[in-house]
Formats: sequence, structure tokens, C-alpha cells
Amino acid sequence: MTSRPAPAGKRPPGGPVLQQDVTRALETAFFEELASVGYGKLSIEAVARRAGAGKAAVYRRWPSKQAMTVELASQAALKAVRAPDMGSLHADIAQFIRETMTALSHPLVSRIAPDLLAETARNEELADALLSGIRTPRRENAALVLHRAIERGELPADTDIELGLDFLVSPAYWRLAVIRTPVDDGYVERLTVKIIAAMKA
Amino acid sequence: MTSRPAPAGKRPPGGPVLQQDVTRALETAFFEELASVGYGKLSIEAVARRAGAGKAAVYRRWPSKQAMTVELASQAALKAVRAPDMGSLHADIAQFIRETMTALSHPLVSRIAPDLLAETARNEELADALLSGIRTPRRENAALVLHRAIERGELPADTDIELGLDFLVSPAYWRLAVIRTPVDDGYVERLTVKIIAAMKA
Amino acid sequence: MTSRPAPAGKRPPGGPVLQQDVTRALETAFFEELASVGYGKLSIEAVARRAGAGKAAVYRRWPSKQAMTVELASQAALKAVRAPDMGSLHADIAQFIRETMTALSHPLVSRIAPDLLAETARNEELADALLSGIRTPRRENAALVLHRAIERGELPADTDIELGLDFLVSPAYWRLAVIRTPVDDGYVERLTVKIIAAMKA
Amino acid sequence: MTSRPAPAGKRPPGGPVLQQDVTRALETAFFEELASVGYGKLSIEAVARRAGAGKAAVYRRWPSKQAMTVELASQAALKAVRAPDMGSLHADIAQFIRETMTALSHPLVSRIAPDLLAETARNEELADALLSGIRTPRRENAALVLHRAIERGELPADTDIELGLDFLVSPAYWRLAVIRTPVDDGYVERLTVKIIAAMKA
DNA sequence: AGATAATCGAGACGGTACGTCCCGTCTTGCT
DNA sequence: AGCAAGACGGGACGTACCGTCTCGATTATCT
Repeated sequence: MTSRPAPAGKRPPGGPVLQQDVTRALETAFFEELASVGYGKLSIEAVARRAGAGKAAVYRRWPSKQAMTVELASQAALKAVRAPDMGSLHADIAQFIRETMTALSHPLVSRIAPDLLAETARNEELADALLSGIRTPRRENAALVLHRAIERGELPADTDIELGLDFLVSPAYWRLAVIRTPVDDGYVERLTVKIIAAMKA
Repeated sequence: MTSRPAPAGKRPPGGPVLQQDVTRALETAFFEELASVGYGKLSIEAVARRAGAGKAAVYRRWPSKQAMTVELASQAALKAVRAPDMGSLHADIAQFIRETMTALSHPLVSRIAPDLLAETARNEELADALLSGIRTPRRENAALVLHRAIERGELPADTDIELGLDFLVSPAYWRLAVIRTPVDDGYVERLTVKIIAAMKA
Repeated sequence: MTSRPAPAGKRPPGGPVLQQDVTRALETAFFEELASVGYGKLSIEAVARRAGAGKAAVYRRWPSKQAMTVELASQAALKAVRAPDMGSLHADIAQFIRETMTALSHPLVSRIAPDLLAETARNEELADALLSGIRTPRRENAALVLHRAIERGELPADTDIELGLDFLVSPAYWRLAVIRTPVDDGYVERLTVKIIAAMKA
Repeated sequence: MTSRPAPAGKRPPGGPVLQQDVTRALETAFFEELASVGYGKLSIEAVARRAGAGKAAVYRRWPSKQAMTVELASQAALKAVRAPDMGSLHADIAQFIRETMTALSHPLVSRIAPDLLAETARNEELADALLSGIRTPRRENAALVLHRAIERGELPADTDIELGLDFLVSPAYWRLAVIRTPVDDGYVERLTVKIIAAMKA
């Protein structure tokens, strides 16, 4: 989100001049607090307290808990979007899965992501913001991997991209985030082989 | 949970006699409240208010929000576990996926399940209770489908059951609960074909 | 104020049942807090904190700082109204002055009274409440002393009561509360003689 | 206070040069603010706002609310000290009382004086400053009236000066500032007669 | 006259209190 | 004894200010 109205730092003319170090402290505190109590119980007061700031410092930057969440979560999620290009479909998929698992294993992500996800079922606006800010770009990026494989002739031209994308991430997410079952060393390798077989079928 | 200490109904001699209609009203109110505000913001007071009861009526039955959640959620989840046996692997899998999708589409489930799931990342005891109460029995049930297919010769004897189970549910969960993307009419059919191809690879 | 709507204790039917010990703790805390920071800076939060109570406990009893002040101050002031009757004008006046000085010397009174007095210049409603609740009854009581002296023949029938009442208390108040100048042992005696001389003139 | 370190105007070489118009605007704003909200609630921010100045402009001149109060109040009080000399005791006393009443009736004085007085009970330093800056000079001035009357033979040489001074102002202060009771046209005249009678007794 | 420095207004900072609402605990009658 | 009702201490809400401190822009003196 490169053109958002820049809540921190100097705004064009006449705007308030917020201090960046305070902004950074609030962002850090927000994620820590979100991870430890969840979206529902997250209080602005606790975020400010954890950051060593006053409540007004928060409200000067974001009008509400939801606005703060949408901005910071989208911002953070976008950093992680990148399509691997290792030269072969097998290597690309294995790498993609490994990166997904690494991200989902991060203590902050593993606590925050399911929490925000759950909140989207209850909060239309948050859902729109997060889905269009995270899901769509990530999905488009992953599609690149498949299109490159088609160009290289590793996949047939009529490959079911939609289903392929679902296979690409869902098992990893399922094991790590949903059923919370540990993953063998060879799991990624076996998974990659099966995914390619499924896409070729 | 067949041997739990029966919080409702008449206890052995000398115990308190709680009124079953109050208990039932509280259970219903609990799920409605959980669906509408989430686990984090769920309050005993709101449950009691919705049930038209006093707060003490809740605390007489369950010592805490967590205990109430563990008991009622496990209780509800166990009702839904059943393995299809349609005669062919293809039909079994398609049926299993359809049933999963139907369950996940239920308004109460679609709001409550991700919410409790998110809470497990923060709450070890709740995690243990829900995973062993829901995940394990469901997974054992699904394994039956695959073992029957092996016996029928539809799958090789060395089929990777672990991976197969992951493929069986993860794409459906992924689309419905995570990326909240609508599902074509033919999706289940195409998905079933791919899953079988993957398991045979 | 015997017919006020009883903020503490049981109200007629259906009213809230407030706990008297909490009410008493709040009253004590109110006077201590008023004495230590003054009316202007007195905060409900500090009163509650000092009483070990929640803010809601205060607001359940009084709707505002001013209402709390009017009720508690009037209530307290009325307890101290009493006209001496020693048998002679000299003794009555000396006694009245001594009682006034004792009251004004009380640490709580000496801090609170001038403070509330100052506030009346700014707050019409508080002024009305305090003046009619304190000034008028006290003045009527003091008038009794003079009327009895007239009946006894110690003062002429046309004594200027109005002026007499002013002489009765103003020097004592002036020295203790205004110019804060210490008072000799013989001061009351000399003052009494002069007051009687003035009234007879 | 003739030797105070001149917070406004040019200081010796090297000192800061404060703008006198800003200083004057702050002084005016201070008294207006003091009259309208009282000492306890008076805030530097409100003074600066009323003066159309920044908060720093105040703090550059006075280190604290109390220092500002002590300086400005003492400064203002000293202007009003003057002993009448009309030729007779009766005329002097009547004039003194009238001047006192006029001063106490001034809207700013009637709000500010009792307020600062009340604050002295809580604030030793303010008490010292105001009492020695106002009470003492005023009392010495009033004593002149009585000494001149003794020299003229209107009062006996052993007149109780201490008590006389108390009689001179306390009733006026009492009626105007304490019991806030209106004063007849003839009140000053009757009061003057009684005071003289008391002093001669 | 131009350089330099201090004062200016404005306002962000960490705080505190506001009056309201709601939490889980506990108490009080009524059924 | 179980029930609803609700007072209790506590805590968070979002707002309004507080005194402190930091900004450029302006102004006033000193080379």
C-alpha cells in the first residue's frame, strides 16, 4: 500500500508532525499485544502502556482498533509476498511451501494470523481489507510459479490453476495452523511430488 | 466426554439440583454469544443475559469461561463425526468433502470454529481439549475411508495415509474458512479426481 | 435534612440497596480529599481511590461532584448548630465565640470551609445550598441568644440585632480564617466586653 | 515588590528579551482566568490560550502557577493600600469601611480574594507571600487611623488597637464575602458608631 | 545590513481524570 | 437451595486537558 495517507512522519502541508520512534514503538506493541491477548481482548490502553506512550499518541495516528489493525496487518503481510523462481517447478513449489511454513511457524504470525482470520467472519470491513490486502496479492504471486511452469512445458497448458493454487498452500496451513500436527523432515518433499502429480492429472 | 461429572441434572444424593431448562437456555445462549462476539469478548454476563438468567446460574454449572467452552464445544463436535461408506473411493471422498463443506458452511460453525482454533494458539488447555476431542476422532474416521480403499484395491498398500488425510480436507477448509472464496459446482468433483491422483502417485 | 431522598441505605420499594459501610467510607474520603486538594481540584476518582471503592460506587450515590458536596457539607454543618444558654449575656457570647473558634480551628474545617466559601462566588447553586443550609440556621440560632438577653433586660428592646449578629462572629472568623493571626488567651474575654458595649450603644 | 528580578522587560546584558505586550496580555489573562475558574483549576494552558500566546511564553516568565500567583497578586494588592485622613475618627472609619466594601464588591476581587485565601490554608509559601504582602501593610495602614485619633484625643491612650483593627474590617468582610448578605444604606453609619463605642469601652 | 540568537505560536509528547459501560464476584431477598 | 437482580471493586472506553518539550518562523538585537 504505497499511497496510503501516511499516518506517521511529516504530512504534506499543515499536517501534524508525529514522531517516528513513537510510531514504531506503537506498532511493535500492537503486534505483541495482539499475539498475547487476541483481537477481541486487545485494548488500545494496553498497547499504549506496552509502548510507554499515552493513549492520545495512538488516537492521533489511528481512529480505531480496527483501522490500526487493517493498516498494520496489511503493511506487515505485504512484505512477505514473493514468488520463488528456482528454474524448475519442483524446486519452486518446495521453496514456496517451505517459505509458507517458516512464516506460519513464526510465533507472532502463528498467534496473530488465525486470530485475525477468525475476526473476519464477524467483521466485514476487516475481512475486505485483509483479504484484498493479503490473499489476492499472495495468490497472484503464487500463480506466477504455475504460469512459468506451463511456459517451460512442465505443466500442460490447460492446468487447473485454481485447484493448483489451493493444493499449493492448503496442506501446509492445515497441518501447522489447524490441526497443529508436527511435520516430518521429508514431508515437504513428499508433498511436493504429490502436488505436481495432482496438477498433471 | 462420557464420564464428566454431569454439571446438569440431578446429582447423587446431597448435591444441588439445577434446573435443566435453565441449563439448556444457557447452552444455547453460549453458542449464540460465541458466534456473535467471539471467544475473547465472550462474557458470562452476556450469556446469562441472553438466556434470561442470573450470572450465578452460570457459575453454579461451570467454574470458568474456558471450562464452559471445553465442555460444550467438545460435546457438540462429537455429534458430527461419521465416515461415509458409499462403495467406491471416489464416492467416499466426494461425500466426505461435501459433508465437510456443509458443516463449515453452517453459520454457527463458520464463526465459532475459526475462533476457537485461534484461541488454541494462546491457550494450551483449550487446545488439548479441542484437538483430542475433535481432531483425533475425525482423523481416525477419515482414515477408515482410505483403509477400505486399500482393501478394495483402489489404492496401493503403501499409500501415504498421513498425506492423504491432509489432502482430503485441507483444500475445502482452505477455500471456505481461510480465503473465503466461493466454490464452483464442479469444484468438489475436480478436487476428488486430483486427490485420488495424488494418492496414487 | 431529614427528608432528603436517602442516597444510602434501603430506599422504599424497588430502589437500589446500597451498602452503608461503602457510603461511610466515601463520605470520609470525600472530606479528606476536599481538605487536601480543595474543591476545584477534587476528583471523583481520587475520592473513590481513597475510599478503596470503584468510581461507580460514587456515581450510584451522587450524580456529580457538586451534588455530593452540597449534600455532605450541609449534612455536616447542621450538626454543629446549637445556641448556648448559660444564664447571662456575657457567658452566652463568650461561649458562642469559643465554640466558633474551636470549630474553625479543626484542621478539616479550617481547610474546607474557606474553600467552599470561595467556590460559592463562582457557583450559584452551591451558594444557595450552602447559605440556606448553614448560614441561615446558624444565624437564627445566634439570634436566640440576643432575644433572650433582651427578655432578661440585659439589652435594650431596640437592640440592632442585625449588627449584633455580625459582631458576634465576624472578629473570630476574621482572625482565624482570614488574617490567620494567633489569638491571646484573654482575647475572647476582651472581645466579649467590647461586643456587649457596642450592642448597648 | 520593588526588587524582584524583573521577569518582564529588558534584563541586564545577555539576558533574554521578553516582549512586554505579551507579558501584559498574560497578566490580564491570568486574573480573568483566576476569577472564572479559581486557583485550583487555573491552568497555565488556559491562561496562555486566553492571552493568545503559547504555553512556553508563560513558562519563560514564571516557573510555576504559584510563582505567577504570588508575584501578580502581591503586585496588585499593594496598589490598594491607603489610610484615609478626613480629620475625625468617625469620618476616617466610615471612609475606611466604605473603601473596603467597594474593593470587596469589585467582581474580580470578590472572586479572586476568597479563592486565594482558601488556598493559603493548603499552601504555606503562598500564605507567607500574600499575608506579608497584603495583610501586614494594610493592617499597619489602618493602625495609623487609630493612632491619629488617640493623638487628637478622640480615643483613650490605652485603646486596644489589636481589637480595634479587627472591628474595623471584620464585619464588612463578613457580610460581603462570607454570608453574602446585602448591606443597607445606613449600615456603614450604624456600624461606624458601634465600632467607636466598642473601642471606647 | 546581515548574521545570530532568543522568543514566538503551535502542537506532539506522557499523563490523569472524566463519566459511562461492562466485567466476574458476591450479597440480598423472593420463590 | 436455587433463582433474578444488582451492588461491589476494577478496568477500558474515547475525549479533554494538563505541564513539558520540540519544532520552524518571526523578530529583535549585535556585529
